[in-house]
Amino acid sequence: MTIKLLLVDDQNLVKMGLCSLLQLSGNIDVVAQLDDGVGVIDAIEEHKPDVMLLDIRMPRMNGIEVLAKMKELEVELPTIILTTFDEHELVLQSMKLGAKGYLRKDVSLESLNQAIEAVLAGDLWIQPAITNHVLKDNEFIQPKGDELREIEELTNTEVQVLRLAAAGYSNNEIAEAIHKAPGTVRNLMSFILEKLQVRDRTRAVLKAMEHGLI
Amino acid sequence: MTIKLLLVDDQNLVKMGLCSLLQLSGNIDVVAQLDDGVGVIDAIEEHKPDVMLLDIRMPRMNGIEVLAKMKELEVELPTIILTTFDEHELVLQSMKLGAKGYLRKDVSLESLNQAIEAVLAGDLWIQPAITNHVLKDNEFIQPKGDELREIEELTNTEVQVLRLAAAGYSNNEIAEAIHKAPGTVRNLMSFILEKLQVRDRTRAVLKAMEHGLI
DNA sequence: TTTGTGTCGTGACATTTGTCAGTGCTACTC
DNA sequence: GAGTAGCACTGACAAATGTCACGACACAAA
Repeated sequence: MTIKLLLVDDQNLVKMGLCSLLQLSGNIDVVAQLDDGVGVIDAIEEHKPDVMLLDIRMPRMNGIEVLAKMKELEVELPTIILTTFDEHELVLQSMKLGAKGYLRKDVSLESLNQAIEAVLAGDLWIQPAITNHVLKDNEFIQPKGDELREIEELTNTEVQVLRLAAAGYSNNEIAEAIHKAPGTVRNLMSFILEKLQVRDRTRAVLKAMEHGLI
Repeated sequence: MTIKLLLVDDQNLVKMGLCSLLQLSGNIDVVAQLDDGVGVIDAIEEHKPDVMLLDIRMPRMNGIEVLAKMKELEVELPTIILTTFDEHELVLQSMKLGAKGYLRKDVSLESLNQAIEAVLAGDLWIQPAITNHVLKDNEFIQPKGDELREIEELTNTEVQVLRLAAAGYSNNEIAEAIHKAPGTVRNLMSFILEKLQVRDRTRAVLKAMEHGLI
């Protein structure tokens, strides 16, 4: 009755550390480790893990995108989100996309084990420090309201613009890079700010980083 | 002949992971673990470690500040910098402040062991991927020129402004927050951009994050 | 066909941001 | 005292940014 676990994180130290820590638990077998989200679906098919630890911020394909794709393909797997930040909206969003647990990387080994046990039992598990905040807007427990706070309805173009902005590009440079008119880019940026509920590009970039979009 | 190692990182997973990995090496004893830079000097006095692994980005007191304080107090200890980013200027700066090694957190266990051995032998050790870039400006090998690229000569006020900017404050809000005239804040921001060699606040914030200032 | 819906584009506009030259103040040194 | 350096401030200016109303076009559904 060993637990088969899939580990997805781009930081080798975190991955290897987690790996040997989990093996200390005795009944956990890390069946596969990935550096980004690209191969996750395949890995699930191949190894049939019982649970997944998933980093949000990764190159190429990030955690949010993985969750979205899993939902789209109706791939079911208890998933615990790992991240550096504690972002309440991220919690809501992850939950909506089907994640069952949420941990910051400064978590203790005990919490980690508890979280794994909980999600395997079908429960939700959120780091206590975060729960307090989230419980106030306990909508996320029953995400019925078809739209509570959709953060990530960004278009492909908008994501592209946001990424370039995060790389330090000005609007004009972005326009040149993606072959659009400068005014269009300004409009796109305007939509991005609205959707992200921030008021300037600096905050937008910070938010995007926290959400693993970059 | 065990190696006494001091470990400083705010991410528990990284810390615990590193810890058990290092113990697998057999001859390494992690004598103390810290969550931020505040107690480092004391811990060095108390435990007399042979080497330190130091995270750059930490709350309260970050890695750069630790290195600066060590230099100020003439506390000598072979130190390997751990960070998420690969920032060439950070390498230069760390070296100037006395760090002997530089690793990204996606490093392999082998590299980690190599790095520890190297710095204990008195050598510099920089992750190969980074070395290529840095070797071109090999000034850092002999940091004689009293000023090559001082990144961090920021005033206290300037750091304060930068942090507020990174929190998403506008210039006017910053001015209100630190009881200065709006024009002054604009000037301060202008100096910050010049010193950081970037051209707008968005890049400045990103750079500050990479450098652990935030 | 008509009606949306989404994407791209323009021009006008207000605001914010960053630059620059110059002033006053304090503290420190020669 | 004269000179120098650092910091705070101002006003003027140019550039970048963000908002808004509106038009053109493609594509799909009614």
